[in-house]
Amino acid sequence: MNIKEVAARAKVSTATISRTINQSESVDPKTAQRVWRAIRELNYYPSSQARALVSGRSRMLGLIISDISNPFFPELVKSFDDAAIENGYEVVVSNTDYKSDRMSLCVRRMIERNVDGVAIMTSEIDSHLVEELSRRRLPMVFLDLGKLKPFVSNILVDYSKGIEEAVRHLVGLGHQKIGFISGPLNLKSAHTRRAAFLHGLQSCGLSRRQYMEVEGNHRVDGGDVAMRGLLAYPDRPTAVLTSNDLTAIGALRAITTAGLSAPHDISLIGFDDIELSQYTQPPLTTVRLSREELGRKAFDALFRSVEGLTKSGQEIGVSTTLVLRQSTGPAPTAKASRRAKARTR
Amino acid sequence: MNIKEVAARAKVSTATISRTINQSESVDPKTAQRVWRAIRELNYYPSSQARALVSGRSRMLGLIISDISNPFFPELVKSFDDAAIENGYEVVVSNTDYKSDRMSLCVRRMIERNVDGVAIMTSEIDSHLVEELSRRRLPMVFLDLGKLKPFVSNILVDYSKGIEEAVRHLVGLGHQKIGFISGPLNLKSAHTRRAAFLHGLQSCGLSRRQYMEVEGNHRVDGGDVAMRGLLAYPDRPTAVLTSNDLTAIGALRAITTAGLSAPHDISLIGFDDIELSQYTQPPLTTVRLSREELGRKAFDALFRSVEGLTKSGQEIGVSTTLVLRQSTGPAPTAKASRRAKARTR
DNA sequence: AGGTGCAATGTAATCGATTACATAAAAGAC
DNA sequence: GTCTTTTATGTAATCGATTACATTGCACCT
Repeated sequence: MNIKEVAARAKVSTATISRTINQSESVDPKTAQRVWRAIRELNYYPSSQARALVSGRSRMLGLIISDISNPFFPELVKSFDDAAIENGYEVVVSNTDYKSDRMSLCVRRMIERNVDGVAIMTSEIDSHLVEELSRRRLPMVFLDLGKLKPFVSNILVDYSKGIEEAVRHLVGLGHQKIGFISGPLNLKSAHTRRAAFLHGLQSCGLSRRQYMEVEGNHRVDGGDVAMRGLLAYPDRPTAVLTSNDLTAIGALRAITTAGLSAPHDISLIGFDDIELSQYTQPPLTTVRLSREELGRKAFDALFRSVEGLTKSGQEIGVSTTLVLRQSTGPAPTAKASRRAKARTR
Repeated sequence: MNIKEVAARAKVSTATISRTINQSESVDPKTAQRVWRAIRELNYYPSSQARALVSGRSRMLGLIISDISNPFFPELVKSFDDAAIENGYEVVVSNTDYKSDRMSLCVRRMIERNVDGVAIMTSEIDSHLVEELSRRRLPMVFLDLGKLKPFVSNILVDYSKGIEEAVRHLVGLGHQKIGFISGPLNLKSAHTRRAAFLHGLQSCGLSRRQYMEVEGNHRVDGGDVAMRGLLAYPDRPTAVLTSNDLTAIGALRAITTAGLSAPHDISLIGFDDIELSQYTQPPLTTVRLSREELGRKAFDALFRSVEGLTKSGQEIGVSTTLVLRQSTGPAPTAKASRRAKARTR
């Protein structure tokens, strides 16, 4: 079922078939009709491999993520993929599993498969590998990486905006002692979020003395453990921000398990706004980072590079916003707070 | 950076390069060493398109799912993908978005990309399209589809086992009136689950009179609405099973909102055991259908067909098991039940 | 009628690998 | 030393498309 068979059936040369399919130039309408009929009758689909080989463009894009079963990523993948399909591209997704050594496998596969561009949405980046891609002039998009180069774009997330809104919200509710559960601090993205939090505190006039911090792991269990840690402080915070929603969900569990309740005894704010956050008990106030937007913008940037619309790398901004739900409330009065503390002993 | 450049650098012909890479036949160890050095020095990766073209095998497998942002799928994708990578295959994932017309796009893309086999893990199947794939002798794997053919395997989920365990568990706790929140009944998979539930009731000696059923949509909002519906019954159930976990999470919310609590006033059992179910409040008792197993078995079946190890289609079983957590408990006594009902008014 | 121009189609090279077949060189047989 | 066998390597066809260039044929002009 190749182009020759179609050519034979339509009684024309393969060149005419190709021209008809690609709507190019001058093909007699009558011939075109014959060709289309032959195509339909034979259920012919042109082989994209052969096309890729001769054109030098595979119309495939790589998308490298950490782990598809981390709820942060599916939506990102989906919107990237949707945008790609709309524009006639295919997407090859690859997981690093958070390990930088698996990253080299991913890159290798991308090169072998001849993708036209790669979106690297993880932090496990090996500059060595990036150079390899760069040398091949493969357009790339990164998430939160500093340097722009020709063919290398960057999506810059404005963590500060949303986090500052969150801190202001808490301060407005009377909270003075605010805790933070970070992500694993060997991760760059976790660092960036933490920095944005500290910055937010400062710009709200809260000194660093008044906050306490525990390291989580961006997963539910880590949030649980970390929150227990915070609750054990003699002078525990009345509000807690977390580095992502899964952590907040774990924290919520620790709060409930300790016989306390959010937002009555302690206010809680997550980060990301994964779908699930609407369905926790209580629904989680969180800082939204739109993965839909992330995916689409990543594709757009790549698309522009791949199609040669921009040769130089671009910087694309993505914002964050506070989403108010029911896990935050007024700071407990000193008396109420003492009572609650007694209860947990 | 093609095979010719490598050949030039290693001062041999392209044939020798190819032979060296493919470990085939007799290549002088010294020559091989020279070749490998050239490959390393040039950072050469063979183009899989060219390879595919000449070999007729792309070493890519298609995986068609409904929607990657439905938490049922990511784990399935992950394990399928992991298994594929391990065996040197690439995976192309495609979403139907629950629409059968998008299915034809998926199939078209699979054919164009020349995949060596397709796993179709959705219910939106168009027999017309399947035939198209069948005609091309493309190995396929389906989920819960009846008919085996040459090159067509089928994964058969034993819903009954887990669901029967669930019903027995409830009956053992003294529940007599058991409700069911189904999935959207135009979906085949929703039907199958419902049928398994009815069957479970029967085999526990409960008549169909003693249960009530509401239709959900396999999403959280549907579970919420459906549970409100069940709670409004004058003679409401003391335990409820749901067609998937998202539905159960919605139901849980409705229960809490109504001022009731699980498992004290009402016991709740989900289906699927998505990761989240461990983290609800209370953690959800649910029937586990292992997506990890599903993904791996789908790959294995496909792999065997693709590699020509089996010509005929196979039937692969996947089981389900009850996972006990804290959303189920003893049926409330009549008095307690009356009191709770009063509270909700 | 003969020449010019353009539209429609065909011929064949090309992309980057694999592989059947050919050939050269080395080893072994006698 | 010649002939056969074996081993290592090279030559060129091939996969299925695209496309530069060549060719055909018809319309139009003078």
